[in-house]
Amino acid sequence: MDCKKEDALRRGPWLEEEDERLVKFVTLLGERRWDSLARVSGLKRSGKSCRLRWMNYLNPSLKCGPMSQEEEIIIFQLHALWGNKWSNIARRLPGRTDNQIKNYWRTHLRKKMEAQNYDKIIDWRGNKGEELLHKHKETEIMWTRTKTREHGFDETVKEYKQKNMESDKETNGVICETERFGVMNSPYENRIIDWISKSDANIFEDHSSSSTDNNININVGSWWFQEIMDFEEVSCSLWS
DNA sequence: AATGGCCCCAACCGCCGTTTC
DNA sequence: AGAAACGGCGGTTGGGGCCAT
Repeated sequence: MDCKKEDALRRGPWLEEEDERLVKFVTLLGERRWDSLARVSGLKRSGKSCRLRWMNYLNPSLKCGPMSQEEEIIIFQLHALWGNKWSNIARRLPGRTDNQIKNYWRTHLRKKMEAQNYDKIIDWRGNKGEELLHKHKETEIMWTRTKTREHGFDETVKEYKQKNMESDKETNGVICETERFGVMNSPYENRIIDWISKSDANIFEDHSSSSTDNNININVGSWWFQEIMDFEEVSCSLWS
């Protein structure tokens, strides 16, 4: 009698040797085609299960240890804006997974939120909010610096534009809702939204016409950035 | 020491959008 | 163009560990 393939698949907690094998094959084949990877590796696991194990546990870029107070506040703030968009929130917390954040919210923050005065925690007029804004700014600068070095200016601009417009336009829509409940909008979001509305579809376009290697003109809607040596300065201009 | 209740989190499930053939 | 495969996401579950009694 033929058995269904699924019957042969293992479920439940992963063994150490399974982890080792998975790490080996992900290193070899990359983080994609999980079904093929599962087959080729000989692991009696579904591709989905392999992906999940890697993404949520084995990936070396994951951050271990408890959530910091700063991370906690970011989760509070972003959850207020986006709701249960765990993957979106996770993107703003390097090294943390959507699953981690989801679990953390359910076990820690939800109770806290119910117990405490929520508005006080996410009020960006407080010092903590300003501190976090600076942290976020630093993260953005590091990102643009690395990307520019690795992929060049054009690719970085394209990616930056997409990255921020997608998540923050979405944020823009939710803010109207949250404001009704007295939730403060962060200076960061205000600035991004303002920036997007001014720039619309023209962000970073037209820089080639009169640019040189070290001197490029960048059109952001009605604004022009001149003599910009490094892309990070464009990013900086958002915050200053 | 035994046990029951609670908490935490890894893993699973089902759905849906995207990509590939 | 359409079907199948794949990947991502949010919700849920179950088992292990901790703690109070």
